[in-house]
Amino acid sequence: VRPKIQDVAALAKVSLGSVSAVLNEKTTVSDATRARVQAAIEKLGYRPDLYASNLARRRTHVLGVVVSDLGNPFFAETAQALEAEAARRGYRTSLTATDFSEEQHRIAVQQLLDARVAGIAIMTSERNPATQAMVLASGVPAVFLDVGSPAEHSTNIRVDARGGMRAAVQHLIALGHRDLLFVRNSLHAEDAPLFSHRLRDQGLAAAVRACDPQSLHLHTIDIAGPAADAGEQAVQQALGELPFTAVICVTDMVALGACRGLQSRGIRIPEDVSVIGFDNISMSRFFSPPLTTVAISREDLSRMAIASLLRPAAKAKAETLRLATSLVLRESTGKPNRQSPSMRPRRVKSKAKSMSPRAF
Amino acid sequence: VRPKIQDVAALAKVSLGSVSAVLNEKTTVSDATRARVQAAIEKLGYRPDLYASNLARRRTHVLGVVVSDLGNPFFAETAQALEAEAARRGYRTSLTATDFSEEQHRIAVQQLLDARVAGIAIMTSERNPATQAMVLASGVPAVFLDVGSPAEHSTNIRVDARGGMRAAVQHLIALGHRDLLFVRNSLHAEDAPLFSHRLRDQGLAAAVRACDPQSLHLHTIDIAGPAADAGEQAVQQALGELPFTAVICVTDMVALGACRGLQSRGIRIPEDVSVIGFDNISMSRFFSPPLTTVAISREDLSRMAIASLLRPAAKAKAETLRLATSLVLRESTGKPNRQSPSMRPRRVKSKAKSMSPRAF
DNA sequence: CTGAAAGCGCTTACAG
DNA sequence: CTGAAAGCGCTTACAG
Repeated sequence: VRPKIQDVAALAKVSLGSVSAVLNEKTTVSDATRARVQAAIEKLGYRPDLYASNLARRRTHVLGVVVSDLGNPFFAETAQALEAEAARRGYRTSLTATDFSEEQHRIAVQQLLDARVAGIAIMTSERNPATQAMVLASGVPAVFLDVGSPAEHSTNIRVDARGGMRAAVQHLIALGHRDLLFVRNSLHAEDAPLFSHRLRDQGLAAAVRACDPQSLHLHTIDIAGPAADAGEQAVQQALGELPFTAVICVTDMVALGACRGLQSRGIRIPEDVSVIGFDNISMSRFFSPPLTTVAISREDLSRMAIASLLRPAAKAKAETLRLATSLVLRESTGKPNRQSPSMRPRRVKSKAKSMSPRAF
Repeated sequence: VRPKIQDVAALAKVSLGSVSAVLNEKTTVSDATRARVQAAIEKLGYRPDLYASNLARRRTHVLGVVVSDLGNPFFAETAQALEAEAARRGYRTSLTATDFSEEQHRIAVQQLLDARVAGIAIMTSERNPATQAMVLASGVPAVFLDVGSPAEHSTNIRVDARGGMRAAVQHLIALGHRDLLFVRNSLHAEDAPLFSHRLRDQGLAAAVRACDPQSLHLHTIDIAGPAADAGEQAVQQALGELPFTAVICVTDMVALGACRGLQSRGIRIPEDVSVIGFDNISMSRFFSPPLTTVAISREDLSRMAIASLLRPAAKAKAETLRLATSLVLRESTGKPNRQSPSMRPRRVKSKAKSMSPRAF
């Protein structure tokens, strides 16, 4: 029932090849035949068969995008931005989430490769060497966010976590804070931190070293599980054990939970404790209070990513790009309150993982 | 370079047909040949060509999903749930967002149809008769969320907005509230409300009628723009104009903005004003305060949707399914405070769209 | 259970 | 610029 290219050719009284030429926007067709063909296409409601044309040619106009978790707005917003930027360049986007599963990660990449995507953007917070190798072996252009090493046909975008963390620490120091709590979260209790989180961790440590390692006290706590839950539990656990007047969170979602955990204990933000996030998810300015956070530009990110996937093969060198961060000041940070409940640990011994800045 | 089915056949010393049979899990192959074929596949790293096999056969194992806006966690979570449920049934999912654009909606559906999806789930809050017609004409099984009318091969899932709104209103009445503000939001100033929002609107009006139309005062305000921004502006605008002790929001995202708008004016939730949302996005329990909201089960939704897409063609009748809602009580609702600033409109004349319950 | 053959609907040289 | 032909890599009857 579905019309095929031959029906169009017959109706337009031209050859198959001519129809194909107008379909593929070749310049070798006369205006007259082009018009006739287009009229026929219109009339029949003809749509080219995706599978037939892709079988007959080499490559598609779709870009694969893989993220960790659509439930985290950071990834959803990143996927949106990539889709918009791809559309601007005439490409579609095919989106998959790994849900942090190695297996799903592999399947996702495998299927994108099977679909012969023109490029693939791996925007996960977890690193997966196996899929990375698959992608590189396939020769399909690839771009990674914080989780890749540059290689042929592949570029790695590195978030300037260090710069962002430095701005955060300087901001807190300027306000008068000296006792900082860093909250990160991992998937499961035994797991190493997610790769991109580790970079933020290291960035913060470096920032502390660079700023004022003598008088600054940095404690780190790592809780496993969903981000917001982890943030909530982290502060509640820290509350009895570690002294702090400011909390830096590895992501905004963790910060959301941390704020809740603090406030549910009657601790006011920022009067008693300051909180800083990382990612600048669009919702964060509606948090109570609006969240001070380290921003990553979705626009820059997607522009860099798509440009690198679409650059001519001749220029497809291994490359590492820096993605700038900036501190967005909102209302979750203020002067420290040394009388804050968070400054009175009940116990001396700490079960929380804790380290001095020098330990890095 | 890429091995093809003939290479596998040659290596395994069997015919093409046999390889195809084991690939497609036909039962007509002896264990011995199956084993040989699988070994050959393994050895060559053979992967069937997606385009060739789909060209040669009729239909794929992918289900199309279209949502309005990935930036709203409700849609992201729904997409996640659908993907998980589809995976359970051996299907993949192909996800697209319309960003509320009619054009993108059309393109999304067109492309899913071109990809010969086995079914298509339209989970948008906007209605699009054109794409609905396309889907129905294609004969591909379809399921709509609140935006469709049932038709052949198509089922419509209807959220029980009325039941949810009734529970919300009863809860507020029991607490002692009489002055309710309903906040909804539309895309642009001139637009009609989004279709699914209209249903919630009507559900609330019906609930008010059913409960206590005499003593209950319901005012509605509609602000255009992104959901959270709209919520924020709505309450700030209402504050001077309409008396209320409780706010019911058309979505959780609107509620997030509404809470912020209230709190930034020094109004406490729930001491001064109660707030109720709709959707129960996973984040809503981390709001400050945690949000009382009307929940829609993502699991029920995705189970119903996938089951209806995958039911045998013989049973593909027009159908409307009800999706239950439930009120989740958290900390954003409490007893009314008649001294609340929100009870003292400064002006008498209201510019906000406002109506008595009887007006419906 | 196997093997040879036709066909899925397009694209792409290639000779006119 | 056109038309006939080969080929993309699979699936599916069909005769053995």
